[in-house]
Amino acid sequence: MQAKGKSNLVSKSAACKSANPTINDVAALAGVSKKTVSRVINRSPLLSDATRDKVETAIRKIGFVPNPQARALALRRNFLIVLLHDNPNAQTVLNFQTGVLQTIRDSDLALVVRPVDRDSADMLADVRTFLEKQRPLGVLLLPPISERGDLADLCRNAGVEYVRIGSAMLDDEAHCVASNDREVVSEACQALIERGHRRIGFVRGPSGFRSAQEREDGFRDTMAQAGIALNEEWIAQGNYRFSSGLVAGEQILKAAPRPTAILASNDEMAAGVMHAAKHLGIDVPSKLSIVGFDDSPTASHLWPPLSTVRWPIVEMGRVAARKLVARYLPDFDEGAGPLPTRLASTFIDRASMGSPSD
Amino acid sequence: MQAKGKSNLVSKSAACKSANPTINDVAALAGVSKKTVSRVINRSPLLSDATRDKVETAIRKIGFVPNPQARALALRRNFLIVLLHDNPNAQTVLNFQTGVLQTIRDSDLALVVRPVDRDSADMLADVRTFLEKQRPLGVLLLPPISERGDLADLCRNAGVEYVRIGSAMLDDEAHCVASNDREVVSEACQALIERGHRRIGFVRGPSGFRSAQEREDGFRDTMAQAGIALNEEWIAQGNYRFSSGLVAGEQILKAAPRPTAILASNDEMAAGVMHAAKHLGIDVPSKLSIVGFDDSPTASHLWPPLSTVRWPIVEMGRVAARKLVARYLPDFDEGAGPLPTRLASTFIDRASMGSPSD
DNA sequence: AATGTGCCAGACACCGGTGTCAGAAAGAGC
DNA sequence: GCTCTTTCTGACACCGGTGTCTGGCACATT
Repeated sequence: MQAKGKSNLVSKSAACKSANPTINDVAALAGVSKKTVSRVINRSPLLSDATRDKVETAIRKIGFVPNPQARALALRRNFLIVLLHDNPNAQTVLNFQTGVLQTIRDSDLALVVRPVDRDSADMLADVRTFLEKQRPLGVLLLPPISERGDLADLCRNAGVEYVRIGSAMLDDEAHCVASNDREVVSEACQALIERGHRRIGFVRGPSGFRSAQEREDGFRDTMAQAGIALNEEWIAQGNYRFSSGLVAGEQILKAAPRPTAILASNDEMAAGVMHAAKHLGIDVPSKLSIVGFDDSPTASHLWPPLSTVRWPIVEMGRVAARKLVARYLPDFDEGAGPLPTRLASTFIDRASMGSPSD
Repeated sequence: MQAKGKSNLVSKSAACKSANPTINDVAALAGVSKKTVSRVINRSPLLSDATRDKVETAIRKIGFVPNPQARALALRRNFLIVLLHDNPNAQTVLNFQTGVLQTIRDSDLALVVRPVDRDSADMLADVRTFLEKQRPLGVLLLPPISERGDLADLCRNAGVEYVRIGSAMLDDEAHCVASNDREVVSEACQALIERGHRRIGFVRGPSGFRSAQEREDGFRDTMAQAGIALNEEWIAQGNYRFSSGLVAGEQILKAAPRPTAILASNDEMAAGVMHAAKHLGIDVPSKLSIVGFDDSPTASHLWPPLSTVRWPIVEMGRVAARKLVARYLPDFDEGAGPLPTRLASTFIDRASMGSPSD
């Protein structure tokens, strides 16, 4: 069963422990062809157990690791996961990365982070070029750009798998991981109502954002269900930034009567509202309760610490990466459990919420 | 001057507009060999202008873009920049990425972000494996891991270029981009002294960190030069986290007499000190001035807004990337100016700093 | 005119894997 | 024992670039 006839069993074999071992070294050592080694690496089912063992032993012995560049060239596909994001808060991006990396830790995959500019006219062209050049396994889309259907279409057309992360179901189960913003805002709003608040204000996020819409819907629905009338004077729009929260807060708080509680669509704007209250000499939480959304680091650093909502973002990163990879490497998960699509956020009740004093 | 004899000028030429054009398509169109096209791509100096023009026209005409995977295989080098970081604050990482991406925007380079676990026993092995597999052009090391000499050695040995970012010169000019923590802390300290503060406390960063050392040195030097005695009761150690700042603040503020100002080595700890002051009913800034470091988003959201120090982190990302790339692509910069090694931070005087009241 | 020199461009192998297809080995049916 | 399958394995070309080396041509030298 020796190598017979003219085989391409390679010559290079000569004790090359030093440099990176190649598939040829393994083939020579195991006495098989490189194609057979390739089959072992790729878990081909058409292999006899004896051959597989022989090759696996050889692989372990010389510590062979397939060259990703060669694989990428031959397969026309890089073992890369791209994280596309546009300017959500930094901690969210980083935590999401953490989750993704936990999933791919022991695989051959690498994570590429790619910020994009939502406002740029040729954002789509940029992304297309990038995907065509890098040919990644798939992309992960973080909000807010995950909401853009054209990006998802682009991925599909480019033959790149994708998973969209968002405040609500943005796509079918296989292509998204969603939170339950509406429900959890509702929970926060109910908590305010239970403490006796009736005059409740709201700072909306920018229009056109699904997250903003979901959160506002959660607020409006809950108020309606509780039979509490809304006062549009207590509702203002922001753009998710601190400064817009400041402006919105000042505007809402000069209403008469003013609300006893304000829900903001994210923490930055909640911090802005808090500043507005300080400027106006309104004490938080005795005269005004404030609730944010995101559980950014800022939330716990504020005084009083901000009640807010925490997305299970690390977990979302883990799940999103698993969804992506599972499509290529069916046995990747090894019974790591089901792949949920909805991951519930949690309302964190800190000190910025109190009972109305009047 | 037609192709003569048996050339490898390819057959595939037939109107393949649709798929990605290859170097062979360009060669066929321009009537040259693929090697000549390769020379044009790589700006080889041994080309006649006529040939170059011909090929460049062909490249533009069919929109040819070299396949990065094939290049990586042939060159044994990926056109990748890796950002290695370990858990500094999220905004810093993100801003740094922004800078790097500004530099490489129009190049073939891609940015890979790789968080590492400083505390893991096999962190070095992990990084080595990663570098050997990905074969990046170079790595960028963000603090605090940029301070580790063994990581820099590893890069050198793996034949991967590196640039270390830090609070002070960590390496020779070509291999680092540094801030001037010592000087700018000194500036902040002097500002406190000028406002009349004499009882000044300090929250140190964790020992073993160069940044922590630099900042403390800046504080101690300035106090010494001003001839103000230090009270070790007003100096506490933290670990750069909010909770440690809280503990440090409580400890320092129960001293009698207590300081009228406290410098903290970063914003998170400064926020902790501020919370401690609130708990103890000490007003900021009238009874206590607080200065942080980092200009994290939190700093401006606190009440009162925190005086702090801003690293020119985006600029540092730009410069670091340029330093890395310049070593491979000498004409990359195209007269973009000198490559500084020291980038000065700026002291931002916000509302958390006042004059002592007693 | 014959030779020397320098500059350009092409043929060819190679980087390290994978797809295809043909063919060998092993078991089934007669 | 001899075909017919079925199962496994190997030769070879290929992915799309790059390094090396050789050779053609123009021009200068004798």
